[in-house]
Amino acid sequence: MNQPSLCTAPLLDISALRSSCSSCSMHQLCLPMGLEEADMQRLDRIIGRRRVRRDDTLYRIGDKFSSLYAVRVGQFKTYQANPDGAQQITGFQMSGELLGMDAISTDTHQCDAVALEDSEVCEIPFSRLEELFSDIPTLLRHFHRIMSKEITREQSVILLLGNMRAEQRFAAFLVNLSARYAARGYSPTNFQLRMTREDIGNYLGLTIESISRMLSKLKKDGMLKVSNRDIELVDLAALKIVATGAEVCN
Amino acid sequence: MNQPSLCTAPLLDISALRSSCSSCSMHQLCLPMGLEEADMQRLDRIIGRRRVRRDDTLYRIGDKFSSLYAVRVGQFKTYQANPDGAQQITGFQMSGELLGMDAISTDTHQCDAVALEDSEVCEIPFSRLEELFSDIPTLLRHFHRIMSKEITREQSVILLLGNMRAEQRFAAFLVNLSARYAARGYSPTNFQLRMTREDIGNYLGLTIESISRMLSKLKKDGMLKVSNRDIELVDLAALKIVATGAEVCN
DNA sequence: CGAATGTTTGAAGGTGATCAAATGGGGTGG
DNA sequence: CCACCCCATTTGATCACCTTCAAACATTCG
Repeated sequence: MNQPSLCTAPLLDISALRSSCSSCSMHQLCLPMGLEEADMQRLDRIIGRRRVRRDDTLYRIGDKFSSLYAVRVGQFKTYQANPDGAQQITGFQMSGELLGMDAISTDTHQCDAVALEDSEVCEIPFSRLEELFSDIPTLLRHFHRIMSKEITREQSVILLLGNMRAEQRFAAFLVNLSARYAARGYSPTNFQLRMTREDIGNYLGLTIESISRMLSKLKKDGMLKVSNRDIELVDLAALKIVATGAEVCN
Repeated sequence: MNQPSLCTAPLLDISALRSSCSSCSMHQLCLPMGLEEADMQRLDRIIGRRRVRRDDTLYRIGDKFSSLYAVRVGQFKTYQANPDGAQQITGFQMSGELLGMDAISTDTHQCDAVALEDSEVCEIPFSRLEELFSDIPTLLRHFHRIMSKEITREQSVILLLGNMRAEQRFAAFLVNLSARYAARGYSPTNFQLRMTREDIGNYLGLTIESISRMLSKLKKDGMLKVSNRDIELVDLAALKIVATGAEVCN
């Protein structure tokens, strides 16, 4: 599946699978950020593209690590399972974001990655990426930035889970999504949730019922409109205030 | 302070500050892991040693990033502060563990690092470390493992905060400490907590009162003995079961 | 149309937080 | 060495937030 086949694909555009880093709209956010054209092409040559259908697994806990993945189109969730079977979503990944960095230390994937919708990823064989590092210092430096950013991101999740109340967690979640959509050129106020309420609840350390109640409350307070998975953040500024933990007198 | 001065130090052994990676008992756990003697000496040459007194700050949020730090002696805590002032401890670092990796992405420290006791760190100027990467592939590979491990560690904190009950969180915390002391050649069952109950509570997303109650409960259940900060894990196996979330009928 | 899945809403209950007070240790100065 | 104070910790009582349980409702898909 790494090489695009010649037969027509029913749902996805074949030309997208052929396209390179240079032509990818995400290259400013993604691994090739800041590379010169020639270096970008070298990187391009080691990368394979791959489709992942909704609900399909990109990799599982325990799988041998061989590649990192960059989301090209679509969204993913990654989750850990603890010994007693309960699972915890540790992140939602959007286009331009890298998956699999937690596998480097043990050579084994430490979480499951599942597509939230029909998606495409760029598969980056890690050993070949390592070969490039010695030749392209910019690439190495940016790779370190990306891993560091992942550490920072997880720290904010820890902050969220460790000392925010339910409403604050949910507002922070929405504000975060908003910013990430905006960074990709989409509306910061109108978007679709790609994950179920259950996924959101799991991620935020809350139950599905609590998520539903938070949605209803924020709707009642006039901060957002919601219809199924379509969200409109009517008052993003107010949401940001809630997300910072300001007390509201009701 | 990077160079040991010639005057006698009142509390700490000067010879310790002179010592190199090769003579450091932590070099199997730390950055130089797996390096040949010659490479270890090259790494050694860029590293400065530094003392940090209890409650002193190694770096603060917003500080310009220039060095990573390896804990040589002692322990640290790192915490984030959210906009409204509440803080959240994201980790406790022991000897051989690396601090500051979250600063690489923005060139600015993203958390505060404070010594829990009189400590020593190895200061590793990052730009000079980067120069070594191109010459010592083993070093680069190990650095990636360390960053990846930090990502994995934070994921388990997310799991802990996201779906464990108070008792389970606290048991998991003790079991984790136990394993890390054991890895350093100390007793896995008898050790001293270097942090306050308040720090533990903050880290685990619980109040100080809850931590105190958990201690009392586990003591009553015969799993541990506690006297101030001295802990004896009387029944480590049972603690591990609690940490995995098994339901106990009381 | 019916079944399955996902979502909303309500009522009751539990876990851990909050508030309050007592206890204990460690450090300082006499 | 002791008295004192300060701070950390423990313990108890009450409360609030969120969970759990339950049922109705909506949506999707065969």
